[in-house]
Amino acid sequence: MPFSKNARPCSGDAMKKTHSPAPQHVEVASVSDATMRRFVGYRMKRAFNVVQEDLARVLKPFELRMLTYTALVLIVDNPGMRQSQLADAMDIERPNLVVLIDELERRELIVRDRVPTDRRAYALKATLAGLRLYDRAVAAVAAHEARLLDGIDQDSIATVLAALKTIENARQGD
Amino acid sequence: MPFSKNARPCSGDAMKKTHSPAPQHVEVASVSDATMRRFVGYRMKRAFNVVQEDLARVLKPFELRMLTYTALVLIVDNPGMRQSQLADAMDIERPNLVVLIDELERRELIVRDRVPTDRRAYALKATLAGLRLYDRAVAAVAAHEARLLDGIDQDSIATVLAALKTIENARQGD
DNA sequence: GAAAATAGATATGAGACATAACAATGATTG
DNA sequence: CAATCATTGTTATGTCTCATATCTATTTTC
Repeated sequence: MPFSKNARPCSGDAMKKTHSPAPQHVEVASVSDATMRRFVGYRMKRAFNVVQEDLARVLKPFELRMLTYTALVLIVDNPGMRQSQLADAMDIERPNLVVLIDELERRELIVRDRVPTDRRAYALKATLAGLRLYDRAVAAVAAHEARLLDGIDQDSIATVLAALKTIENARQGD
Repeated sequence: MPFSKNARPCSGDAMKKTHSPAPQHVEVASVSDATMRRFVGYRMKRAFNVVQEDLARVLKPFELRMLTYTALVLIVDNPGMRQSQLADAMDIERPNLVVLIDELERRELIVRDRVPTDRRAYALKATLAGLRLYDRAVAAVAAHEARLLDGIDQDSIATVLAALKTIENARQGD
């Protein structure tokens, strides 16, 4: 799993790096990502890739991907929700949600009930099978998370969460 | 920009949540992502989406994407590097790197020099234009990072970096 | 020197996104 | 009430990031 997928930035300050006069023919022994490493975003990307990778592995036995997992959780937690609400919550476009819902419905994990007061909309609800899968998947994901965070004390986690929230709220012009 | 793209997991512990007996026809007023919110990975995803979004915006004026930016930085920092080394460093497959390098070469930001000792390989080097773009882009990204992290004290950042490193190293069976 | 490994490239496909356009329905408003 | 406008879900389509399989040229190894 790539880490530069979205990867991240580099170093300090345009860095007065004296681009050393290339000495003819240099064989690069080990690649330096020192410039990139200086950026928090780059570290975030690398760490997040590990999380993603591990999560995908954890969800695989349930035949869930991150998107279908997220959709299932949100539907279980918000029974009766409409597709457009779910798309909003997941921050994806409605067209893309349709195929996710199709998949969950085909597997009979959720149903599309008609909303009586609005015949355009569907009320999404989990089936019993959906609830059962939810329970198992959420437990597995909790274990995955505990495993990844093992070795990080609770204070640090609190600090990380606060920092993440600050970053999330730093979103501008959105 | 979606956050559930890779999104993330939920709550506590399979949660003894008494799936409340669906009261006929509930209109979901506001969507709860409480279960998801309990997971650090989910928060990471949301925060990282903001970073990605902002970074993409910052790189746009330079006509760089995250991948081309990362490649350029690594080539500038590691002159003479081979494509396979770069692919390794970026954690992407060689075929995918080819098109990135093609793009940077077409824009005359880098060159593919032949390695005299191995006629299969290319030694990647930045051109003067590449170096100049590197300087400007790195400066812009540094500013973007400072903006996003504004309000987070240095101690917290250190804690976050340590935590991210722990997570990155938690990668198993890899 | 023949077989195996490696560097780069090509072709192709999957997954996660976005946009445009449409039908059905609902809401507004003249 | 009728005409317009907005919304819900959908289809079609395209982009970007990733992966795999396969190919050619070249080492490297035996």
